[in-house]
Amino acid sequence: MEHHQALIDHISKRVSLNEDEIQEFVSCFKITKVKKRQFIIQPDFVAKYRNYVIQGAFRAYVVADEGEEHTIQFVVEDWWISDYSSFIYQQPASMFVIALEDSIVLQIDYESEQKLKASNHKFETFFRIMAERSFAGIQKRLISNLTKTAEERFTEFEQNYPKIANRVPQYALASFLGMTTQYMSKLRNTRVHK
Amino acid sequence: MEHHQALIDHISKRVSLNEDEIQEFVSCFKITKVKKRQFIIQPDFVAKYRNYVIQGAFRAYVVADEGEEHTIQFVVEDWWISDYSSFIYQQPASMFVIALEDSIVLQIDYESEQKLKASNHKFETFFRIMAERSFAGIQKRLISNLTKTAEERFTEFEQNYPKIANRVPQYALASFLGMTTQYMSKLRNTRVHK
DNA sequence: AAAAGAAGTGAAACTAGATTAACTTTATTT
DNA sequence: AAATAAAGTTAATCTAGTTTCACTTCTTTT
Repeated sequence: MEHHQALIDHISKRVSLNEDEIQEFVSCFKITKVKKRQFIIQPDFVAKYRNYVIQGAFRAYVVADEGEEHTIQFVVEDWWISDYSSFIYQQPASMFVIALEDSIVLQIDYESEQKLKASNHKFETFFRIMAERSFAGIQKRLISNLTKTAEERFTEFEQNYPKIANRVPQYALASFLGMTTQYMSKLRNTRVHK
Repeated sequence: MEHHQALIDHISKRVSLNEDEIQEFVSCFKITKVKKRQFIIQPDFVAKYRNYVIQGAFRAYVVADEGEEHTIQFVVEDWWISDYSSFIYQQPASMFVIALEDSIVLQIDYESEQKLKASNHKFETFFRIMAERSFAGIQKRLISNLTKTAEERFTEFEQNYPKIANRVPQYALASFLGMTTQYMSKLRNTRVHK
């Protein structure tokens, strides 16, 4: 049960639950160890789980027509990862989600989550808050992509998420920020020397 | 009450409510007429309302450093509009939302929505479903921006949303798709003549 | 209905960022 | 500890899309 404490703290920050409710909630999750380079979501398979990261790091990405990878999301400890379109509609995924490090996640499957939400108003509230904030976050990123240059996006990411910038491979970060690795390398090095 | 029917149909498609619940829900909304070019959200003011469009069309946009407008969303009949980051966190908005036509909306204020969600599990479910689907939709757009050329985005928008493409000003559409009006004009005309 | 302003077009010049390719460094496998 | 593969760098060349600007058409105001 030790691994569940982080998840308990996580949900307790967003809704207030009593001891029984906490037990009901965490009992729906199963712990899974994931090795570096292992996929937890793949295109054409339905995303069965929503995953809460206890330890480690993941990367969600899509592969475009000519084979280029585009990173959609990075996730580290204390956040969630899935292919949400696939998960909420229970339709085949379009993303890969791969472990960037040996990791530990807590997984809840679709049916269990549906039951949780139906059984208790507070669980429904928790998932509503998550979805709302995820929307706000991704919209901020869309606006950044529409309004900023590659250099601005890179500089701001480094300032806002220095830990993640140093933890993930550069090709993954470049594709997250919408540029090539070569260009990002150039940005990094022209900046450093001046 | 005639204007409320569209909203009743809208929510009834997503959760099943009895007559009393329907009344409770719609009674939280007030009808507002909005003239073309009128703003319903402005930067630095907190977005007080979530707006359901009965009639008309709106455009949400941000203004970047050098004054360029970037369209974040178009909304027509039977959908919702606000600055959601501002609305959910009740913090100052960063967007403008302007009426593209004379319009009619149903508005719910933040406190009423909070009370609705707290009072009835089904209302909470409705807003959770909305947030989840909005997330899936905006993520699809982010992926499209990362993976497609300007020409592909333009062509696909015209195919997927022909009504909207013909209803909104071209400068607004170009800025939604992340290109200049001049370039969109070129795309349109090179395509037509071949 | 004339005047003024806003939206849209077309074309030339320009540039941010991509592509290609050769090389170096760092990780992984045997 | 070699061998191999993967990740990152540097630089030259290229191009999708921007910028600037002059012109036209459509819309709003008087």
